[in-house]
Amino acid sequence: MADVAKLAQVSYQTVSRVLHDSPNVRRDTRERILAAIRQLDYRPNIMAQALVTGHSKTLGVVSFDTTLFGPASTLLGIEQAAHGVGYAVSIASLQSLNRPSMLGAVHRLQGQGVEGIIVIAPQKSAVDALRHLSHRVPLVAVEAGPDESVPVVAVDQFAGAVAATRHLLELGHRNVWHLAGPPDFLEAELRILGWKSTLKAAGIQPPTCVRGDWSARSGYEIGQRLIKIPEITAIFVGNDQMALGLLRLLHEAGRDIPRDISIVGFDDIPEAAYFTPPLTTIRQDFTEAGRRCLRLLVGLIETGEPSSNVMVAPELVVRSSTTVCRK
Amino acid sequence: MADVAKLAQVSYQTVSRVLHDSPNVRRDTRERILAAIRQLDYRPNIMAQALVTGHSKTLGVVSFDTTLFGPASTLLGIEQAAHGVGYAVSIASLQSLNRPSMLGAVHRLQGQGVEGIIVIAPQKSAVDALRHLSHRVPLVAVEAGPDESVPVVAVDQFAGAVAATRHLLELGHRNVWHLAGPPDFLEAELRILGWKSTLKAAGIQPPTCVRGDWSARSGYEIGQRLIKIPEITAIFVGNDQMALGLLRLLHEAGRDIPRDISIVGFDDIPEAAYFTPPLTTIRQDFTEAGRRCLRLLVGLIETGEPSSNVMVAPELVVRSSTTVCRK
DNA sequence: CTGGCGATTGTGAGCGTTCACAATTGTGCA
DNA sequence: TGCACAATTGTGAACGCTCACAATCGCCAG
Repeated sequence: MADVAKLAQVSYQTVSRVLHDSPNVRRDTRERILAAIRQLDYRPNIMAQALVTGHSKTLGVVSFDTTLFGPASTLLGIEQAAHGVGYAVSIASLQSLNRPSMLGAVHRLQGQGVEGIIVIAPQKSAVDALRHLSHRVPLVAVEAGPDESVPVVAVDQFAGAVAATRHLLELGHRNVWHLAGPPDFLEAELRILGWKSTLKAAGIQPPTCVRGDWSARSGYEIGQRLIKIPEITAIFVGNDQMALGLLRLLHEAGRDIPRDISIVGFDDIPEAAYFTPPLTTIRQDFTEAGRRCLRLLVGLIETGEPSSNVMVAPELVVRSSTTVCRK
Repeated sequence: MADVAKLAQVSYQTVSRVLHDSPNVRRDTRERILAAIRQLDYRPNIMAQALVTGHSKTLGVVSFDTTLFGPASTLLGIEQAAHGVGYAVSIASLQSLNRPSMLGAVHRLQGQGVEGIIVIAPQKSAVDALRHLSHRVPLVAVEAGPDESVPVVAVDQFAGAVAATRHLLELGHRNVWHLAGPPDFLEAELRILGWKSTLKAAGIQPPTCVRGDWSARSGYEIGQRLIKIPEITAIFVGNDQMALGLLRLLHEAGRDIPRDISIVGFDDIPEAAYFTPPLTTIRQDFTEAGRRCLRLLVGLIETGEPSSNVMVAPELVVRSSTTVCRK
């Protein structure tokens, strides 16, 4: 900066003023400085700025498995929105879901001087871990269920499950089963709740709910049990991957989808439209959730405004894996 | 730091020594300082450290679409390896593949003070853009093809294509087509090369190669053209998503896979084992590529050692979408 | 022509570290 | 007992910037 000042024949302070385009700089001085900056290809040292202002303009994101479509999309939304408001995004991935791992990741980010943290880890155990950490920096969580200890942005899982179940009911199905995700996932629980309450509201006693682990494999394996239950005419599956596995099992077992059994998935991953048959599912706008999350966090950082939880609405996408009940 | 020093009755320099566990500090002094640090819950200010040392201990990753399985896995590998060697990872995503977008992303990261950059963008246009930027910081690219201007870590696409094609040849197929990815992708070109050369080596004239855009949709659409060509007995598809779309089309068209046509995919995404039928494919270890990439970059940063390109070996995974040719 | 005022520019200090020394303490041995 | 030398600790400066204030400039009215 001193070099620029010398070249432009001004003091370093004036250079700083130009950099922050403060108003009180004369036209020609500003241009002289700008020229000097260009000539020397000068870039301000962000570390020095951060040191003196105390703002690193960096956010941290901790997530469990960004290999999955949902978290990856959320991360994308966060990054783009952060870029838009001038924040950098630093990532930390969780090796496992226990408390030490979570604390480690959060501390690591804090050690990097982030000004706020977003947690993408919809597991109960992860949310629990969040409660036990020092609140040095603002923190918001994605899909962490309604939780009083941490502000949360989430897709409305309950509403999504209601939409899925209602869709099947409207097609005349009365025997609507639910293949849910693992118990540790808050989303899984909320979807079960939505499914159950919709059935009850229709005067139907919900059958036992079966559980997979979100993987296509588990959908396949649990399908083997489900096909032995002849009265089932529709299954609301907790995510598209499990639906894929289930679809394959049903196909192998000679069942025709949707004639014999209707299937609804959840997520609307890009491949869902190309399953056999194309999957009726609930679209979650993960990217939008990421964006909202970022907005919430930046609000928290810059104005310290009290956080209100945010809900993103899911959407039913009807394709060919559901049809009217023939029984 | 001054507070810690005061509490421990030493100078700030000694505190600094303890922080960097330099040898010449007396046992009890060190412990006194450590105690003070704990008592005050003191954490060193990383920005100040970075300012004075000139090392931010931060790496940048620019990528095009981390929503896809490959890039997401690579990112994961990078992050984990970076964590292992004490670097933070800051991300920047590309809005589009043109030069301004790439330069913007790289400059943004440089502005954040990263010490090195990894680019995950296997498109020709992206690699071209890389050539036109100031080499302020070391940069390495993933899957950027053999390129002399930038060090590259890549899965051996050529070898993968050879393995896929050879597998089909060994099953007796003579009419092995290739549904390739879009021309801008270096990987697509390398796979075409591997496919062609393997066929030629077997004395077979390669048929025209058709192209999709990696999406399941394009696999489906191009499949509509391919089923009109009766002599085809095997198709090597450029990625698993396109294979999914193709599988669906073939199923709809009443073709039996693999009896009528054998299909080999590429990538081995987690769902591939649950396609109908389970997909024979080429596994790419994206995570390992990410790890290697990071190692290369850190080598470049810390020792400035000349970079040698790195190849990761792919692996053929045989499932049920391929079988012996019956024609 | 001069005081006064707003517009512009410059100065000193400090952000929290590390570096290169200088100063102090302790130890072994003659 | 005292001295050399190693081990330990302290001091001043610097990293590159922003803040709060002080100084200067130009211009107008009195």
